[in-house]
Amino acid sequence: MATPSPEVASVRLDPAESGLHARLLDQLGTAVCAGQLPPGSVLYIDDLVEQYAVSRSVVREVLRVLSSMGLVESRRRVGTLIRAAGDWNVFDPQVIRWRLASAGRIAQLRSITELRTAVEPQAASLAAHRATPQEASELVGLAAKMWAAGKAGDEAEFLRLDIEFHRLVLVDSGNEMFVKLHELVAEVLAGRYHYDLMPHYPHEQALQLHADVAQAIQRRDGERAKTAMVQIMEQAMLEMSAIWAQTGPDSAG
Amino acid sequence: MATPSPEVASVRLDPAESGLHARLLDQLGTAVCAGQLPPGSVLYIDDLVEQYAVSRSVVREVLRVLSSMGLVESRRRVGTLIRAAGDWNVFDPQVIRWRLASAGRIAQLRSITELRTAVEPQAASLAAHRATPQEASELVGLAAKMWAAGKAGDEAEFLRLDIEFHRLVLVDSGNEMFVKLHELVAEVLAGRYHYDLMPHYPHEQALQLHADVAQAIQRRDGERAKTAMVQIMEQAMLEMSAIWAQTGPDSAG
DNA sequence: CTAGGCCGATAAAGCTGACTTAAGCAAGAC
DNA sequence: GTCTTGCTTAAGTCAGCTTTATCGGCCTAG
Repeated sequence: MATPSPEVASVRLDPAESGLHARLLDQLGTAVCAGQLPPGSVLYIDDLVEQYAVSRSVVREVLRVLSSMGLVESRRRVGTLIRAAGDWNVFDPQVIRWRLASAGRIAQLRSITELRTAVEPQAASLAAHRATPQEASELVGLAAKMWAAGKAGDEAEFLRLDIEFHRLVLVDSGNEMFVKLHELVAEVLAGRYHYDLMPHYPHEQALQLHADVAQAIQRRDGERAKTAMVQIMEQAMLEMSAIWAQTGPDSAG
Repeated sequence: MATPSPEVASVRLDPAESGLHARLLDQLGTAVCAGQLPPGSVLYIDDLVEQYAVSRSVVREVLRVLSSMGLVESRRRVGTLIRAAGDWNVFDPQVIRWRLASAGRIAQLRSITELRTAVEPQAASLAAHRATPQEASELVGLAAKMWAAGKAGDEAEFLRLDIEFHRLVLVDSGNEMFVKLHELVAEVLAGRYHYDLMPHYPHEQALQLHADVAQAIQRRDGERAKTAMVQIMEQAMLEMSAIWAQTGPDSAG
């Protein structure tokens, strides 16, 4: 496309997003998710004011947001406590991004991949019942483009199409929560590319399976759509497991 | 009920949670999710300061939190805009609670129920592989108690055990995100009871299926655990659909 | 008559310092 | 030994202020 697309216009959550609030939020969020601030340790507003050279307002607003994400908990006369990982809102896109950037990357990837394994086949099945002919056609077209990009070895284009394909399936499922899940999946797909935690070359079989899903949805065959999607997920899971076994069994716990 | 149950001690997110911040957050969040503040409409900090008789700090911190939930968006020189429902973090427990309390209740219930339908069978399958003998035994015990409560017609007790059973399956799946999902499911189960959107009496077959799931997990039979859980989900979906058709096809869109 | 840049009004963003509240802790009373 | 009292402390709340980005109208140049 000729459009430069300066901003995706969806959610601007970049670190240096031109604002003290966003910057501090990102720094503290990253520190907590990375374990640099272990659970139980305490933060003090006045310290943060000094450390980061920002005003009380900024610090307080950031702590409020972190609190709503379950990362910290403010108590009078005590300070602001870092909470255990089990208390975090692991479905918050911000939290996912921070975790993908931390050492807990592998655990985050596995969790979301397992979630995908559960959700996407169901979504494919629902989409087969609910998608309009136009939507189904678009899916078939996308699968065809994926095939072409895969054959041509265009990794970047394949990744883009792959994300879009799975997004459309979730959208066509007609479930708002599945749609929202696409956001998280996109983080993972982008993350696995960025962090080299995934084989970039698409397998021959994966290309065929995407085409199968699209075709099954178009023909309103929920069972076949689901089965094909299950196979896509199983294959993705196998590939990622293989990579994890090599690169880092460190933070697998 | 005779039990006063002053605090569940898990997460204190009650409306009048002794704090201006929590109270205003709840009021605004409820108003947005209920559609009283339609997307595109604008809030002004100074107006809110007057209306709710609180200080700027409180208003700004609340708006920051709502912003992190995707409910609003602050723009200089414009004000604070209410965002469309599609932008909301529908996985945030707060947002779910607000939506369950609004007219969009049915849509929320259906979304989460579909999500459960996808996730819980997968969780049962994973639990069959990962649960320790102790965990499996506890599940079998719970299923037995559910049977007893169901036969005795003790609705409140059955609901409590039902929530605990599904929570344990998700915990035993070993996936942190599945565990977190239990929180949302508990909201729904409590909500369906509270809002009378669900038949309270447990079916004979449901009792048997819960026992089947527990037994399959104990015997490490992932496939059978998954199949039984699928049936539980299908039955729950059918029952809820029936109720929705009667009570309110209003906000089904 | 249109395109593009200039400028002022406006509302959020951010800063400051003081006061209030309540949770924790320790000393003292029973 | 237990209970109460009161002090300490850090978050909570407030009010007023300065700064900054942006929108929308206006004006000029093509």
